[in-house]
Amino acid sequence: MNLKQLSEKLGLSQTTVSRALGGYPEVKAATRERVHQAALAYNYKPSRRATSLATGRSMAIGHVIPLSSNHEMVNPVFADFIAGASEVYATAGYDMLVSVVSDTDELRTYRDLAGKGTVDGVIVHAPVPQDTRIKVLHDLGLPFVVHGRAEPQAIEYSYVDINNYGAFTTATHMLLDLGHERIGLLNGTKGVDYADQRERAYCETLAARGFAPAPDLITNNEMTEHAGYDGAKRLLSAANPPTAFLASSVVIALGVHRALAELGLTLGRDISVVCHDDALSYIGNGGETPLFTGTRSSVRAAGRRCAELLLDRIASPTAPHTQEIWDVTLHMGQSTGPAPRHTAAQVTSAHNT
Amino acid sequence: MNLKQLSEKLGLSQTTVSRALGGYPEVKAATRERVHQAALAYNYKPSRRATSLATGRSMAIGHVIPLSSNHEMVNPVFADFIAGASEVYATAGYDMLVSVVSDTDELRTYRDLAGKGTVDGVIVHAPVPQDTRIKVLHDLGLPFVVHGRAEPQAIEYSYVDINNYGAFTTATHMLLDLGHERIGLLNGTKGVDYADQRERAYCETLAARGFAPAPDLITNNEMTEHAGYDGAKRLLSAANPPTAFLASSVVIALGVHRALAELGLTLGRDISVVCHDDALSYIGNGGETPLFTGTRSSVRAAGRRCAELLLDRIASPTAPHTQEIWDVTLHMGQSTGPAPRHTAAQVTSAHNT
DNA sequence: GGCGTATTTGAAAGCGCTTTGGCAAGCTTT
DNA sequence: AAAGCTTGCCAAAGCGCTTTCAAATACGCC
Repeated sequence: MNLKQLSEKLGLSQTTVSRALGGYPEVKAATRERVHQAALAYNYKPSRRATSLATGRSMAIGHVIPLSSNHEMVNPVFADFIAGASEVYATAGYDMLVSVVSDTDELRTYRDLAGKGTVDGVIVHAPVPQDTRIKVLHDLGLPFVVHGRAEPQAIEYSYVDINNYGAFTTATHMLLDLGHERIGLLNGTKGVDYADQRERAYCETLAARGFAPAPDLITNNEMTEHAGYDGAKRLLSAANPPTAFLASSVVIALGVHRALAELGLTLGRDISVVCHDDALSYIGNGGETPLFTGTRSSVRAAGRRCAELLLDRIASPTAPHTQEIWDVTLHMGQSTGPAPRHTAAQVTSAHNT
Repeated sequence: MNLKQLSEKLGLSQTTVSRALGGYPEVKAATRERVHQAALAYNYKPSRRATSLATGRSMAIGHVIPLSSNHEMVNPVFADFIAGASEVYATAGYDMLVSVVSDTDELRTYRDLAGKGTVDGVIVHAPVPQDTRIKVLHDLGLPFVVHGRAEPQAIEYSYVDINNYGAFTTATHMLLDLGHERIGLLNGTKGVDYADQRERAYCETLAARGFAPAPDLITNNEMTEHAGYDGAKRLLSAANPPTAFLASSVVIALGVHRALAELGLTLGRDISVVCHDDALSYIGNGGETPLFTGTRSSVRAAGRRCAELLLDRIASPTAPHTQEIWDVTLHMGQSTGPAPRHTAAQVTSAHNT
């Protein structure tokens, strides 16, 4: 059933039916009601294809998910981010178009989406400093919102970010307050903004408190369970092992936890762990007393907010940009305690004898 | 730049330009070349909106991801599945449309997608026995492929599934062979096909070997780390605790691992764990000797295959249906060993004294 | 040179909607 | 009673492509 057929059944013009359904005011209330009834009865749904051609809007938002090209790995936070964004799109009548592309193909994908007019806007994920995508999108005239930041940028843009610097400053201070002096940083890949912010916070806080950050205590890797396990194992087997870890995600922290179990070390006693928690639905570090002490911020909520801002931008493209930096708070869990008098290495060797 | 403008620049008709770009044979090679050059030079990309209205195909595939309505949780396997599917769509020129909807809204979403013609086909996730979605999609005439099975069904349909029954039969036999007699099953939510298959395999294998499956050794839950932790903790603190666990996913197994660490039990010695591994990219149970012994099957590969089958169906809707059941093999890891002479409970209490 | 057959190009009719510009009727105002 | 407003509706012109049908040109052959 299309508009023409429906309007013939009703003995009305296509114009009137379209307007009645579209909620335009110049239709008599009785007529509108009759049209709605008929649309329901005949199960008429306006064709998205025709509507978007006529209006020039595609009513779809693009999410280009970068697949890290060297490891072919998809970041687990996307699932939750997308779930949040999808909620917002659904209520606004937008569709969500997802393409998972090797990060080398990302710019081409944007150009394609803009050129073909497949989407009305996009969300930019995992920005890097001086991200070229921002300039490209700006030049293409495709509305976008960035999840995270990509400073410095000559171009004004909207973003939603968490205060990564603040979060890791707080976390580092807390570990130092507990007496930990050698703290390992298990971070994401270098070059991504949030990872850099976190490293900077860690280094500068250590320096401010009179400790020289040791480069050998920092690892950069994909944020996987395995990376956490490997990193912890490696750092703990070094000559002068850390007594605490700062982990960039709960997934990494779980890997640390496994490494500790294997080494016979107890989390929160022999080794403390603080991590950032994206509140992913299937990891569940929540509850009364969470397993891991850490800063927490729902990536799902960020997805929602980014989506809202993007729809706003599409509705009013000339409005001033919105830039939100969410503060995150530290939640105490069971993974932190005072620095042990003996180092982990000593504990380990004691175990082994 | 649109087709009209481009054709004027070239001094050709829209027809010829369209045909040249579309690869139709009735265009002189020289003309075709000239058109391609111009398209490149002016960065012309045919409007997806107009193309799909004209052809009647939207060149998009829908993935409706059910959000379990009680827990608002998104299953982590989707990220990988989608990554796999997206690869296939990209090379075929299709877009992927994702909607995350509360499972109660799923049917409405399908009706909408079909009615508005937003997509040319959909993938059905996490089928349940006698799944109503299959009949609805069939009646709507919207091509679909199911990831998993939903038997019994009056309707013929295409699917890709793994041999869940076989996998858990093998796994149960292996644990029995190691001498484990009390085996806990940490499963997904009841009613989803794969969870039911796995439970049936577990029960029937136990029965075949002369053991009565104890209902108190089975837990059904979302497949989260927390659920694994809780389940293991609960079963292990019972009067007659299991010496081994069968876990429906690596995420659950990680939760078990954490519970064991907390109870001072060693994985693979005090307690054995076998799990099914979807080869999720961020869990990484791979490597030389994987952490967890288990059956493995890449959900990413399943995503690819489902996408291929769906595109085939769209291309030839009357072709016979394809039904694939992938056999999965058991990979030995570090999480299994012979049943201990003392039960876990005894070990635990020995620890506590 | 003329006819039949390929080869190559074009004009125009959709696809199913939105939206502009009227138009007719019913009201109000002077 | 004439003029001006509203109100409620419609005809038709797009939106930017694809595709049918027809026409023009080139080629082969007697």
